[in-house]
Amino acid sequence: MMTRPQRKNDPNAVRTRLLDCAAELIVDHGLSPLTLESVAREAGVSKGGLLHHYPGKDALTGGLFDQVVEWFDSQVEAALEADETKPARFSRAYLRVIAAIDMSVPEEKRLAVLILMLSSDPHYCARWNSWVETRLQRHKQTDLTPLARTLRLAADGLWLSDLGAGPDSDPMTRRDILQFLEDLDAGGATVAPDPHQEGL
Amino acid sequence: MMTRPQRKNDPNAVRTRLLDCAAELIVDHGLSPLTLESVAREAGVSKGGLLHHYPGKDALTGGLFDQVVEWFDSQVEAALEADETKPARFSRAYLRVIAAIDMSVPEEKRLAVLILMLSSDPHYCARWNSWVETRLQRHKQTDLTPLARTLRLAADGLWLSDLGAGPDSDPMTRRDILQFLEDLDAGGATVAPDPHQEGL
DNA sequence: GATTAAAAACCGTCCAGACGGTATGTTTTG
DNA sequence: CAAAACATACCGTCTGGACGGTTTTTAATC
Repeated sequence: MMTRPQRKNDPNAVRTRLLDCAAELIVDHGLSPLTLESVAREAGVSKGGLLHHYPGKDALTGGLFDQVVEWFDSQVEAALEADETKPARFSRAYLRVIAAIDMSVPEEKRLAVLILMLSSDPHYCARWNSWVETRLQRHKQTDLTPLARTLRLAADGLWLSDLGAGPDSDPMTRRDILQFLEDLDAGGATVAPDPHQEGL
Repeated sequence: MMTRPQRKNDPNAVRTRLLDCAAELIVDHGLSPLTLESVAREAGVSKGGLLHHYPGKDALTGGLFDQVVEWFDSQVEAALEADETKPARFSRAYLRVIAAIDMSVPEEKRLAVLILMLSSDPHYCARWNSWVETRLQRHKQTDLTPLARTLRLAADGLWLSDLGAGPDSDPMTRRDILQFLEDLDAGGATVAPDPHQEGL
């Protein structure tokens, strides 16, 4: 595809750099302290330059949100392809992606950004829910069981734990938890869907 | 105990009212939009009055944090007493308290405040981790198993889900999940502690 | 119990800094 | 040269909190 590096300074590169710097600043100092100036400075452009690409703070954070979700989606999709097991297929992929996060890899810090945005803005929260519900609908044959839900909930717990280096974010401990969850999965628990199925 | 309602206007009552109003404003509009003026107005005092009781915004939010943690602690302690089962005792109490949250009860909206504070300020995050680790140490005989950790992680997931009305926050669905987790518990899973035990 | 000193509770105003955003250039690219 | 890609200067607003004053409560003294 090659997004053609236009000779001198590719504006497309500037945009991704802006997003990257914003993400970095957010994981380092939180979401609210994020200022347009700081992002611009970090990315090596002026505030006016930033505003040129993202006409407002919402546009910037929104762009960041889109990018992170897209990345997460691709990760899940990859994990999904690598697993043929039937029950809780999607939820297991979801879990595996989150469990594989290594916060020391800058690439993967993005997930920290996502959780920060989710917990501080109901708007993004709704968009995230929409994403999840779409996948849930797509895999309704396999992922509407209490087991599947538990896998995802535990994944969210791990996710949250990562953010604050909680008592369960230790690599070894995490490995055990993950093992436990996978065993749980294989353990032939009931594959029946939720007893209660109101319309979605 | 009677915290002596000193005649006319109990300053102690004012303090709790300030905290209550702050909590309400936070769950309604988020954490960052919280302003001293809005809290003061809502509580029926002037900004100067607020500053008198809490000398700064940090003092206010810190006081709120303390209150919420204390409340949560008492809830867990109560759930702990009502359950004699051995394995994963603490973690199950933790789960039950969180699962019992009814966001329509103002009293219990506090937990939303907690998660908001945790995800937006690493300082509070550390204090929270400290609380958890203390209890974990206190119940190290029963709550250092992958099962126990899973229960708490799932609880955190539910907690987070509540915040944004996620696909698992539906009462019926939640009931099923909880049931599943409790069965998991009773299901005589291995009671052995984590394979890996590095020093804490 | 009346008087009074002092401490606590509370009010309303003002200010300095921060931030988002605009408006207007200036340079680079095609 | 026209349009995109930047930079610089500037404005309006908001907010934390400092500050000086006022009222109420408490404590001490007589």
